Amino acid sequence: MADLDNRAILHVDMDAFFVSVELRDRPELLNEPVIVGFPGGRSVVLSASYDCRARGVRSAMPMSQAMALMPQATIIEPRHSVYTEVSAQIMNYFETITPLVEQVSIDEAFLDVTGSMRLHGGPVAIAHKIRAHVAEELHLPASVGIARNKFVAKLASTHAKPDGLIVVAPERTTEFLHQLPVSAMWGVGKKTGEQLHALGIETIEQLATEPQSRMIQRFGEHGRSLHLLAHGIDNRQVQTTRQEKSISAEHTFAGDVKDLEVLEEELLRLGHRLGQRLRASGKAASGVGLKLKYQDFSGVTRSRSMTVPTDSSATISQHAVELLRRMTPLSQSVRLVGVKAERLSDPELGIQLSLDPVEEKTREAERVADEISQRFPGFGLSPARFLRPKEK
DNA sequence: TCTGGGGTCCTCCCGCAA
DNA sequence: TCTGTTGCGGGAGGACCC
Repeated sequence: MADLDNRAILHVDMDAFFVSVELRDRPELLNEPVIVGFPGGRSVVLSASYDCRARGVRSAMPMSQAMALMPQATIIEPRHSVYTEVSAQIMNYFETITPLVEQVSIDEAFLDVTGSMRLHGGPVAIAHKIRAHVAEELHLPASVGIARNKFVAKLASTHAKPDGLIVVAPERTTEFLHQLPVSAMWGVGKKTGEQLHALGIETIEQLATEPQSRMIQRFGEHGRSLHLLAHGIDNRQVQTTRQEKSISAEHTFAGDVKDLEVLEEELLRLGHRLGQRLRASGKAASGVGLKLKYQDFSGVTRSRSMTVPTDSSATISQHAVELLRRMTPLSQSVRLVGVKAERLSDPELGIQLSLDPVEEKTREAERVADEISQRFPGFGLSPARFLRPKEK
């Protein structure tokens, strides 16, 4: 194949990842319509088999709607720990091909194979090899896009689905891009799509022929980058490491809640989960954020900084509860609460945690509880308040 | 139809300090 | 001392992604 302008980027995307893992483990459901997600309540579709998609079922669609569209579908509850494990196996395999692997999400990654070709063959040979390995060893389908940059490779893999491979050679980039709608671009979601539509721009070709100044005037820096992408220009490198900037946990109630006690209890639970994750990853947070989504779907966020970074569940929960109390009385019932730990740092690299003896004791107790949870899964310790019946 | 959960990045606004 | 400007950081919200 043609030299990809000195760079060869692969975008590997697993097809209907959660569904594919479930079908692999439950072959009796092969050729049956399958949806992964929690049935009923206020949950949404996490992943749907291609026959469901053909009938209009989409990710993030309310489960009730999906079940109305596809009543005969088998609903499978997600097993995130299994998906995470399979994902790690896939990513580890990618690293045997090239050290330049950027994991974008649980089921997709960019690989810069520019320097791997002498060992593994050209990009197309490498893509075949990857697809064959994933199919034979893990029994999962994957689609691959090959191009000279990340943007075009990503669009190519989307186009290759399901279970396909598309190469976009540099001289074919314009032709490939121009056939696509602007909504196919990364960075063009509902809002930007509507604004582009209002300007009469429906395709990437139309966007490319607009004066860049008009895009900058309308969308700022975002407009500049969209215009460059429409011309197939994307100089972003494959990033092998990424620093986590925040972690969050949220919960949507089965029914809307106005009882402050119930809300605070949920904040304790979420803070507990966040603290566990922080301690497990050896991180501490310098900021805590609270998020509320009201009955009418409007949302508010509040946040505060802490002078001393913390990884304590109790401290995080306490800040979240205080932020909530500052917002009372609440204007309406609450649908969702979330807690975020932000501005993460690495205390082992010299960030000083609190020296307050009370907080130090609490942290020590939390560490012991973490150890017990690890050694005896299912018998982990948690604050006594969690033992009370949960909200309905 | 009735909308999850977990992230990132960007923009705007405001208060503060120089 | 007062006013205006500028830069910065924090807080809030929005858009986007899977």
